[in-house]
Amino acid sequence: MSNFNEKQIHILQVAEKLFAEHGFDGTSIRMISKEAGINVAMVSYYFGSKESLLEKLIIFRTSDLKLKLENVLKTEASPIIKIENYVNLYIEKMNCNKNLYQILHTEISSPKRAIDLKAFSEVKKNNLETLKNIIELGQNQKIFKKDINVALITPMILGTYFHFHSNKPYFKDLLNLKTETAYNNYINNEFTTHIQQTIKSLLLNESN
Amino acid sequence: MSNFNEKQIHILQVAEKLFAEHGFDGTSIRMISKEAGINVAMVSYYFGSKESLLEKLIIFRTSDLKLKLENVLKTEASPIIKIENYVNLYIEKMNCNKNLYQILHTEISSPKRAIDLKAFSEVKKNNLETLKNIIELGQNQKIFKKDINVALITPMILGTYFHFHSNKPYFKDLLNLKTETAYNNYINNEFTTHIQQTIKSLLLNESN
DNA sequence: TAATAAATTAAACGATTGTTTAAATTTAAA
DNA sequence: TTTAAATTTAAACAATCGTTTAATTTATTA
Repeated sequence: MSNFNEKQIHILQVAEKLFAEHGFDGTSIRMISKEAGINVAMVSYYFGSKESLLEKLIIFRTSDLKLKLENVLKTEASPIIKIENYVNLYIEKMNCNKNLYQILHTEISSPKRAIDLKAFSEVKKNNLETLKNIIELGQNQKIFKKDINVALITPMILGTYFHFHSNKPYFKDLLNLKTETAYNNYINNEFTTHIQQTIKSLLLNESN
Repeated sequence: MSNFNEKQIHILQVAEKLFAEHGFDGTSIRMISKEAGINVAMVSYYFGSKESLLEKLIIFRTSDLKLKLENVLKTEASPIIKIENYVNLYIEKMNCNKNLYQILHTEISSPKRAIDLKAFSEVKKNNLETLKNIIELGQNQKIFKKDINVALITPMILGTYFHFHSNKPYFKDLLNLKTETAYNNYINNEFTTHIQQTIKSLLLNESN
């Protein structure tokens, strides 16, 4: 894909951190260049514009994002386990790439931006197909219900995660999560479990 | 609460529309004043600052937002119906106040803003208590399961809705919703049903 | 009607923004 | 080593931002 040299990658990393910290509009090119120890003009020189920098950052980070969800589909586990792994993978991936997803979410939510997010859309459509396959598998085995709105399952995972994470202070207070570790543990355990449980409840036939 | 005169209310309405359309940063005071047919200085004169204008807009719109969720609790309906109504009310309320919720969501998601959203937090905590009461009622009647993470139910509703709405173009494409009416119908029917179904599946004892 | 307060205006302020320029420096190729 | 290209720099650019000022108009009060 796009080949970035070391200096460019460094700029991208600094920009990613600052965007996540202060938002896209809240981060000036001068902030980026100062933090990266380069001249202001270098950003325009390398990336053309600030918007283009963001686009390239998204490409840079999502190029290796071809999720291993398809591997989940290929395993021999039961549909239930597959769903659990699917949810797990999704939440883990988001939680590991918090910075980028924070930016993505902010920019998607922001009505003014006109970034080309086609690449991101494609990734999502691909993942949706994988999920559909898993669920059809379970339906054929009469383990899952028939009338499921599959298209709304992924937005539920993503939306709940983003909303939770966007309101971090509120939920840290509400759930009495005093440290950062406690917060992350909550995500990895109670939160993930709850999403898995919710989706399984939705899918599973009552007879099972 | 705060008493706004006609002119101030007009400014708030114009600002609300523009904020939702172009985001907070994407809307300049000059845009607001032009659209409202007033002088630039009037915004500072009436509201002090742009940030303060946003705060007052939130207060202005959420002051009548004391949701009628508590009324749902008081009805004689079964816990299942109460949950359905609860979900219904929430989604309806968001969908009716799209503009404000769009702003709220964008601003909450944006890491740079430091707005005092205490009033909003209080509303949410209140609503959570109501939901807890409904669920406890169902649990006492052995209709609902016992091990439910109630705190994660509301963020699921809000998060899914916001995510769906933030990615409107993507979902309109994915679900083949060609008109605005089709989109709104989807929200009011399939979407709402799916959320209700999901939460009911999560709550209901398998024996029922 | 005269005096006072409120509302409105045009203009300017200072700060910051993203971007460009043109010169200086470094690197690579011939 | 000479030449050409790539990189880096400081400075300036023009535009926009939120906010303030000081003068003017309108409304209210005495």
